Amino acid sequence: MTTKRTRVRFAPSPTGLLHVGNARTALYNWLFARHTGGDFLLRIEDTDLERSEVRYEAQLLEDMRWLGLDWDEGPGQPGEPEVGNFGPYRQSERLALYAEHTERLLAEGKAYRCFCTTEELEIERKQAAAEHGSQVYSGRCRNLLPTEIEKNLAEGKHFAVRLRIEDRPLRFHDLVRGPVEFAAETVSDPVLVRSASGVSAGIPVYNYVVTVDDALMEITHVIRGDDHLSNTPKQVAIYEAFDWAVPEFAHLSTILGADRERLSKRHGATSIATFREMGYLPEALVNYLALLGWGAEDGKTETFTLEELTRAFTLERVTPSPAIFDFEKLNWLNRHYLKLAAPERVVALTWRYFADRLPAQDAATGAIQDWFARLVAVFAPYVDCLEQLPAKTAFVFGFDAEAARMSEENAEVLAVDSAQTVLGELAGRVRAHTGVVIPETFKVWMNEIKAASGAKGKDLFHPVRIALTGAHSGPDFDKLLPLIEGGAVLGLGIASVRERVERFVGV
RNA sequence: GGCGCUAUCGUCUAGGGGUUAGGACGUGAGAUUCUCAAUCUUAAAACCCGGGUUCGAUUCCCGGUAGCGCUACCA
Repeated sequence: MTTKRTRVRFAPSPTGLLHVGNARTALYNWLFARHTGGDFLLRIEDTDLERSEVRYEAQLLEDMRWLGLDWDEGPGQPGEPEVGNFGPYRQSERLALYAEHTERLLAEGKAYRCFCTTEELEIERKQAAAEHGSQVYSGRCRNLLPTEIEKNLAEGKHFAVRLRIEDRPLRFHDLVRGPVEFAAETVSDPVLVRSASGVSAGIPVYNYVVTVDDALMEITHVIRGDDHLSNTPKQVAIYEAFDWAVPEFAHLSTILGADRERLSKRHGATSIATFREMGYLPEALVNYLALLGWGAEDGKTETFTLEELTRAFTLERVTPSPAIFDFEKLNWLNRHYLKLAAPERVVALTWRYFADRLPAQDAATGAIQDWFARLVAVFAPYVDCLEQLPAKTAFVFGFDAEAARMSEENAEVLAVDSAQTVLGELAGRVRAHTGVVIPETFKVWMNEIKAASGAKGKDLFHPVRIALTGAHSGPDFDKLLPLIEGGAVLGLGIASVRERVERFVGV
């Protein structure tokens, strides 16, 4: 038995930035295609002429590439030709195709012209609501006589095209939810093509074009958000009207914010572009999104490369229930991948956050590059995403002795009896020392200071740490000293150990 | 209002007619460290409610409740 090659599509509207919810849909489509050895197509749904923008389409393609989701068919970069034999892949370029199909439906009596005005329909709707019934079209224009139609057309009346729904249940199969059935009367005759009033005159509606496109592009599995679940019976009716095979569906649950409301901008970062700007790694985002609504067969594995996901992913294991986006878990995965990432890559990604501290990476001296690489290596384990690095390392670049003294937390440490002795001993050694302070020297000092002051442990180290960094927590001195002393000679305005101690202890 | 979808720790999930209901994030404790982060160990933490089927339901069925979606000549 031969099975048909699977073909799936991701069909976003270029009306804004790629949102994590849509990115997950794209990912699941891609994984399914790659897992089954099928085709992954990208189709741009730009029939909303007022909101669609070219820059969003370009951004979209870029975000997809960044995530590592390549497509077999779809638009190329602006100015470049599209790839695939089922195009065009922008709906705005397919209008003639839809018109042909509408003619066919009309000719076969599967669709009909509806001359009802918006006002008339509004009245019907209100009445239905008052009677607690479902708000469906009455079917008033369903059976107009040919003479009436002629008359209306002759009078120049505007009309919409409606699909004639047969009176039988509309059924389809959903890989995530099982069989789904809708009664015909809950669907009513849907509009396929808008009437000639307004800007969208004669433009076919979404549910219609999406079905025509999916059928013509021979899509075998429609994987999309579950906000389309209630639209599906209408689409099934369209497939049936054309006598087309109804594809398999897989409706993915909604991604919610912590308040159980649909995830939106007010929950914080939600677009792929924003996460990238914040310094999240694509592999972390991909891994997290994969886990949001899908689980490995062993129920335990949490980290996956794209290749591993491709092997493991099946739609049968996708969860039907809505999922709350958990930034903490994303952070954990990002920290995980930050540790695995090649150091040079992390450095290159981090450089942009230090634009006001450092020269551009390609303009920086080798010494600065080396030093910055060490800085990143030391501090990367402290952050959720790269964007947090400047704040974490701020004390290296600008040491504020005044703030260090005034801080409440520090005051507590400095108020301990031995603290001033410790600082005095430290200052004496620093002043007497010439050249760079290396960790070995520092270690000797600390032992001497320990003996001289009687302070040990926190009482010994905390005051010193404050004098050097302004805080009583941070990386090991072994790592910190080379960073400070190494940074001080780079002409970046970084204070040396000596300058720090002088500033902190002096007057 | 109508229709549909969903319901296991705080969160993401595994599981499934009899289980000590498993894993991960987060949280608490401990180890390590001068400290913080990291790391390791460890603890607490869940089957929405009510009926039915059954010797036995968290699991299957029905109802309720709640959340979400659709209910447009938006996509």
